[in-house]
Amino acid sequence: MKAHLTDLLFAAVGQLTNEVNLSQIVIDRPKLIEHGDFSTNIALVLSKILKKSPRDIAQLILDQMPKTEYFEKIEIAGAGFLNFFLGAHSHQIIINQVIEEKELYGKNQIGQGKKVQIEFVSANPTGPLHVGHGRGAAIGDSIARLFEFSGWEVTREFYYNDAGAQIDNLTRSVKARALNISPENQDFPEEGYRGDYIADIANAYLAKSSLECQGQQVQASGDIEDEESIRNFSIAYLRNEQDQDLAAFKTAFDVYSLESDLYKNGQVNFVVDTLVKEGHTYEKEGALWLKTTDFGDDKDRVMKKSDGGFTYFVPDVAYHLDKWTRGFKRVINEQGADHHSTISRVRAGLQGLNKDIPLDWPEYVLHQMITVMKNGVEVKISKRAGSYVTLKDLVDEVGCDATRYFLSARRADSQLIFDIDLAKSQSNDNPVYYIQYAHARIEGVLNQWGGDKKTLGVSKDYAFESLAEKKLIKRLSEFPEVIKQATDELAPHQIANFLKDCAAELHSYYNDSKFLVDDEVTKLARLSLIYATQAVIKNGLALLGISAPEKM
RNA sequence: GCGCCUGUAGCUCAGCUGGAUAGAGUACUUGGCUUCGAACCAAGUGGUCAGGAGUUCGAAUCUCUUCAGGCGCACCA
Repeated sequence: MKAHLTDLLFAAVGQLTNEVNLSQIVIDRPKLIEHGDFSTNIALVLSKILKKSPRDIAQLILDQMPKTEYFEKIEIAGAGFLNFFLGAHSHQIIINQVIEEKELYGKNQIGQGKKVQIEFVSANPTGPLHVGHGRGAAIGDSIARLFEFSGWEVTREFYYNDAGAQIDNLTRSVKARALNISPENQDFPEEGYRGDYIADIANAYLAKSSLECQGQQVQASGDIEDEESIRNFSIAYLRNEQDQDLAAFKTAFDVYSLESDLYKNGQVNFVVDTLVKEGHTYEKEGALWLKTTDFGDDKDRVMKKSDGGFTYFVPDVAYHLDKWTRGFKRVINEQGADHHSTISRVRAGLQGLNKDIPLDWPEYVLHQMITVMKNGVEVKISKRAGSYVTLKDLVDEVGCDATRYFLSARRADSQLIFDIDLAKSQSNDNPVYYIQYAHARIEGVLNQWGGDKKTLGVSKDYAFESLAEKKLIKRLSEFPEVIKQATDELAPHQIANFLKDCAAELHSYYNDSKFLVDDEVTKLARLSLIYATQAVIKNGLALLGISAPEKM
């Protein structure tokens, strides 16, 4: 319908001037229903070129527009806006299309089956997942769902830093606990992890527990001096726990990549050798440096420390070369904003490999930090001190649906405040229930009606009259556009906003109007409208990983 | 000091590829259930879009600048 309108406008404008191209014709969705279903400011844009007043130009365009049955009214408003109002014919088409397509409504094939890899969460296996990881999970998974909905072949991936210094630290911490050294004791590792979960791991280790991690059985030896065993068991224990937390958060991954594998497979060495060969390195003060300043960084970075170890970003580069080699022309990394300094380094490293990797590859979505409020005070998150708001706690206390909603309904850029007491105590006032209620409420009416949903549809003779109906229909028709924009901008919060507005209009319509009326045509038309609304809400919720209950 | 992000109603936040009277939730005030689900609806109160300058027919939106907050600027990850 929008494309149709674009054609009409293009035809009309083409009669007036050749100095405009199609891309300059912008068709908006007005916020106010009084301004129609579509509007364009093309007359204002043309006024300078044509040296006429915008309203005169609008009239000229109107005169040149081919006839169409889609709009019942086209008017010139304000400074020279052209407003288009959909008529009964369009209303029928929209609703019947939604009903016909159901769970497919809103989908598109922009991705054309191309591969995209989305990496998110990627927490280190040194502790339970916290609320920040939850935000990454909610946003990353929703972006993945959006891409799937837009016809991409999506790979969800989780990267484990299981080889660095923090793992040694984890091992020492667990060993200390196993030796019954408490965090308060001065013999406890200074930089050690002090959370209670460390003691849990130590106890499980001493009990010679066995656990499954990613399909592999890991057995604790129980030997306090066997640091290799402590290390393997601790990692497996925490990964296992993280996997469970993510499963409870309805977040699943296709691929888990391990930093340790990059060392084992020689990929890290390959990257270092290549960078040396390509001439982007130099030695200074016993260390090997990468000239990241050649690629836009503000200072050069050490790759290989004087003690022989690599700095953390080297395996990161190797990992991303691996992604590239696996054929992902599009890669999106969702991570906390505290890691944003890695962007320039990873990209610089990739450029240095001379593999024709685009400058802006990979793409990044960075979410800002979350401030957690509990009992009216801010909860400081410190892994080492063991002060925590875990994802598991949130899911247990607030629920998966509400937690996912809260964490993905805001722009990634915003430093959101998560008030646990509010989320818990006011769970009935929660926006997510408001949306789900609209879905369940519709189901209630349809059950009351008791007819066969397959027979629903708006007949050609029926014209919707009320403002509430027109608003709702306009909203439903916007869904595919919202999907495109949210996908394009990597911004799933737009879906949440859409759903809230859609639910509000449904509730408003519900109170405004009766559905189960005597007149059969009217009844079917109205039921069709809410049935279509239900489908859209369900599709939108699915994109956020939130359930659409039929009863609440 | 440098870089990135943010500043919109009492609070939490949308709106940011320039468009029409700046919106929602919450809080507060008032009204609506013998009637399809009141976890709902309707109406009202509430704004120097952090401050200033610029660009233009038009700026919350773009540019510059000041202020405030967050996060980064390691031979840590």
